[in-house]
Amino acid sequence: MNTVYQPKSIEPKWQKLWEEAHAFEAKSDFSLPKYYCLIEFPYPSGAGLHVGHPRSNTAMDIIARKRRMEGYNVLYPIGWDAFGLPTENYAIANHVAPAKVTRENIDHFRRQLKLLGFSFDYSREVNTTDPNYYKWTQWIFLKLYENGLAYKAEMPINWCPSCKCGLANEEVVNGLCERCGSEVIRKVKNQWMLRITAYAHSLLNGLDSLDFIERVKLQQRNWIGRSEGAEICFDIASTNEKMRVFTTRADTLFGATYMVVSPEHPLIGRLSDRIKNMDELVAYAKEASRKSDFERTELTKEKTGVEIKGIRAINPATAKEIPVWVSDYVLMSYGTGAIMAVPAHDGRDWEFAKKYDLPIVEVVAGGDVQQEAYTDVSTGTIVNSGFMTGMTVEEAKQAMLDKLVEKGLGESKVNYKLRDWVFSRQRYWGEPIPIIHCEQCGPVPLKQEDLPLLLPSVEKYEPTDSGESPLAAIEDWVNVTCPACGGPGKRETDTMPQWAGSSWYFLRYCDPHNQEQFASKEVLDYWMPVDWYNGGMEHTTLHLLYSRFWHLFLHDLGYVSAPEPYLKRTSHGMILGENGEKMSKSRGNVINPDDLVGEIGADAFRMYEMFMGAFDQAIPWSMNGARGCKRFLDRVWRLQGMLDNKCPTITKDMLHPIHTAIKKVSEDFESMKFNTAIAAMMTLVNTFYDKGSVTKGEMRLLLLMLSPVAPHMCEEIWQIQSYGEPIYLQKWPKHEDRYLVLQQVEIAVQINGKVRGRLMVDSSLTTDEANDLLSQNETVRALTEGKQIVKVVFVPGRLLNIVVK
RNA sequence: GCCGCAGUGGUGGAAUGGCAGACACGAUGGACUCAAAAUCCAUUGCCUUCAAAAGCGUGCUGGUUCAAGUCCAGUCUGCGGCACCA
Repeated sequence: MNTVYQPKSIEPKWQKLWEEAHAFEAKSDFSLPKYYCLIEFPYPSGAGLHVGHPRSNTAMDIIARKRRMEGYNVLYPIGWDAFGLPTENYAIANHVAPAKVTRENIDHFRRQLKLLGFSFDYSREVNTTDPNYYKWTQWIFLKLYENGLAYKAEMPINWCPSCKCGLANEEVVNGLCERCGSEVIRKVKNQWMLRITAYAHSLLNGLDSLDFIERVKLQQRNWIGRSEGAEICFDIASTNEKMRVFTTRADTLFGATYMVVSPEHPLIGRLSDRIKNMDELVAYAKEASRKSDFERTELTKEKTGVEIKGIRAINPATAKEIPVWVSDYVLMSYGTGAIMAVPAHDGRDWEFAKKYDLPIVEVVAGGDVQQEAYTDVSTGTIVNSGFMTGMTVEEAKQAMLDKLVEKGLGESKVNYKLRDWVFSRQRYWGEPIPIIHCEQCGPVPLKQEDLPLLLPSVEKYEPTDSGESPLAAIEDWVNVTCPACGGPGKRETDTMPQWAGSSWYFLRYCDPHNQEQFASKEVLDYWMPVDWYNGGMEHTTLHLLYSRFWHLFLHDLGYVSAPEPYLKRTSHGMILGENGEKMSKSRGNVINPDDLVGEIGADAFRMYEMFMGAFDQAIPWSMNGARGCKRFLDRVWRLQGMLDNKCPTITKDMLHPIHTAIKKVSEDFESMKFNTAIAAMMTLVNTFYDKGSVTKGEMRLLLLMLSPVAPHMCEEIWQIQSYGEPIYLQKWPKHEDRYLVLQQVEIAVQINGKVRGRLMVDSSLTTDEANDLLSQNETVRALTEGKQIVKVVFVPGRLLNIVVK
C-alpha cells in the first residue's frame, strides 16, 4: 500500500498511459454530440512556458475533461503560432536559422505542456510555419485579393524605426511599438492592406448574438466605433466646388461659424488658384506630416491651424459665408476629412475658436457658451435656429436631416473608427505574400497549384534600412516571369504579419492533415463553430477581431457554414509575481513551471492556478498558496487510510454534503468559478476527516469531481482502489435535488435586524408556524419580553426577524 | 477627457437583498518527537472586558428597506481600454 503521495512517479505514468491509449484524441464519428474547446495556441518563445499559459490551459482542460465525462466527442487541440519577431531577432543575434530555433522551441514547449497533463489532442498539432499550413494562409490571402479585400496602397503607416517594420494600428500602444517599446513614427509606404472596414457592420452586429463576456464585446464595439450622423454638403462661395462634412450634431448646423479641413484635404489642391496663402498651407501640411502619432497626441493641449485665405464656405442653414481653416486635429482618415465647426457645442471647436477669435453662436440653450462648450444633448433646447427653435436636440437632429434630404444637401450616414488592416511586414520570418509584380499586368496572384510559395533560405535575416524585407536581396527568388504574360516580374518581398496564421488555425484543427483543402466542408460542418474559446484580453482588438473577420469572409464565400467562429469567449486574468508586479526576467520574480512540477507536482500546480483567486482577475503568485494545494492533495491521498473499501454506498449523513458538493462543483466549473468549486471539495474532504471515515462510494464521487483538476492523482487512487476502467472513461456525477435539503436547519433570530439568537427548526417550517414560535418558543419569547411587536419577517431556512418598539 | 471594472481581516479571496469574512495562506499556542520536518488539535476582523456580555466593522457621505458588501444618488482612490473619430 502506497502511504505517501508521490506525484513524481504517478504523473509520468499516467501521461504515458493516456498517450498510449490515445485517450484524448477527438473521434471522427460525426454521429456523436461534439464539443470544441479552444485555447489560444502559444507562441513558442525561447523563454519557455510561463505560468500564465497553464491558467488558460487548465481551465479549458477542466471543461474538456468534464465534457468527455458528459458524453461529448471533444476536440481540445494544441498548436504553435510560430512566426514572429522574437524568433527572428534571436536568430539574428545568434546566427542560427529561424526555422531551427522554432523547431527547438516547439519541442521544449511541447515537453513542458506534456508535464502538466493537459488532455490535448496532440495528433492534430498545427504549426503556422509549416509550408503545409501556410500554403493555406497564402490561399486565403489570394481569396481576399480576388475579392477586392486585399489591396496595395501608398499610405502613411506606423513605422517602428527599431524593428524596421510597419505596424498595424492595433500594434501601437500609446504611440510606442508594442514589441520593442520604441517610438513609432509615420512613414509613407506602399503597403498591403486588408479591407476589414468592409466588415465593420458585420463585426459589430455579430457581437449581439454571441456569448462573449461583456468587456470583450464592449472593447470590440468601442474599437469598431460606430457613429451615426449626417453628411452635409457645403458650397464654396463663388465656385462650383462643394465640400462634404460628417457630423453627429446636425441639430447645431445654425451654429456652424467656420469649417476646418485636414492638411491633406484635396480641396486645397483643387482651389490652389484662388487661395492666397498657398505657401503657408503647404508648410503647415509638411510640418503636420512629419509629426509622429505620438507627437500629435502629445500636443493635444494646444491646437494649431491656418486660415485658408481666398475661399469661404456657405452655411446651408444660415446662408452666411464662413471662413475655412486647416488644422491637423481634423483627420483625413475619418469621415470626409473636413468638419463644420460649432464652437458653442463642441469642446475642440470651442478651444480652436477661442484661440483664433472665431465667432461662437449659441444654438442649444442650457449653458454659458462664452465660458465653455455646452455639449449636453439630453436637456438643452434649440435656440437661434429658425424653424428648429424650441425643439429638443433629438427632434432637431431629425428635423434638420429631413430638411437636408429634401433639399438634396445631405443624407444620414454611419461612420466607423475602424481602419483597414496594414498587412505588410518588412521582415523575413513570416508567410511570403504570393503576388508577383509585373510591369505589364500589375500585381498578379500566384496560381493555386504554385502554392505554397516557400520562404527561401537567406544568408542574412537583418532588416534593411531601406525599409525592404531581407527577401528583396535574393535576386534569383525575386526575379521571376509573370504568370499572366510571361514577361519579367518581381515577387512581393513583404511578408504577412504574425496575425495571419492565427486568423484561421481553429479551422485547420478540424482537418489538420488535409492536402486538398484548408479543411473539408463536411468536417467543418461537424466541428465548427468553436463552442468555448478562452484567451487573453490583450487579443480582443487584434487576433479575436481579425479571426472573426476572416471567418465572416470565408462564410461569405461558402467555405464555412456559420458566420461567426466562436460561440463563447471568456478571458483569464494575468498572474503577477509574488511582489504584485508583472512577472518578468528583469524583475526577477518569474516562477518556472518545471521547478514547480518538481516540487509539488503537476496536479497541485494545476489546482493552485485554479484556486488562487477569481479566474478573470489578475492575481499575485503565492508559493505558500501553491504548497497549500499540495497539502490538500496529500489529505485526499491519505483518505485511503480511512477508506471502507467494502461499502459501495453513501452513508446517510453524507448524502447532503456530497450532493451539495456535486451541484456546486458542476455549476462552478461551468461559470469558471474554479476557486469556489475547489473550496467546496476541500470542505467535503474536511467533512470526511471530521467523520473519521469514508466509504468507497463516497470516495468514488470525490475522485470523479476532482479528476478534471488533479487527473493524475485521481486516476492513481482509482486504480489502487480497483474502481475499474480509468476515470477519463467514467460518467460525470449528477446530484439529486432531494438530498440538497436538510431536515433541520439553524436559523438566525433577529430583533430589528440584529442577530440575537439561533434556533434549530424544521426546514419545512411555514410562515404561520414561524409566527407561532413567538409565543411558544422560549428563546424567542425571552428576546421579545416586554416589547411591542410591530412586524415579523420570516425567511424560510434563513432567519426570523422581529421588529419591535 | 470619454467608456468600463474594482475597493471586504495580516494575505489570496467567499457571500440568489437575509447570520459578513466560506475555503485557503500566514501567525500564535499545544500534542507527537531526543530534535526537526510532516501530521493532528485549538485560537485568529477590530475594540471594551478577569469573565459573561456588549459595541464597531465591506473606500467615503447620504438614501431606499423589517434587513444593504449587494439596490439608488453623490464622492474619493486604484486598474484597464479608447483618445483631436467631428
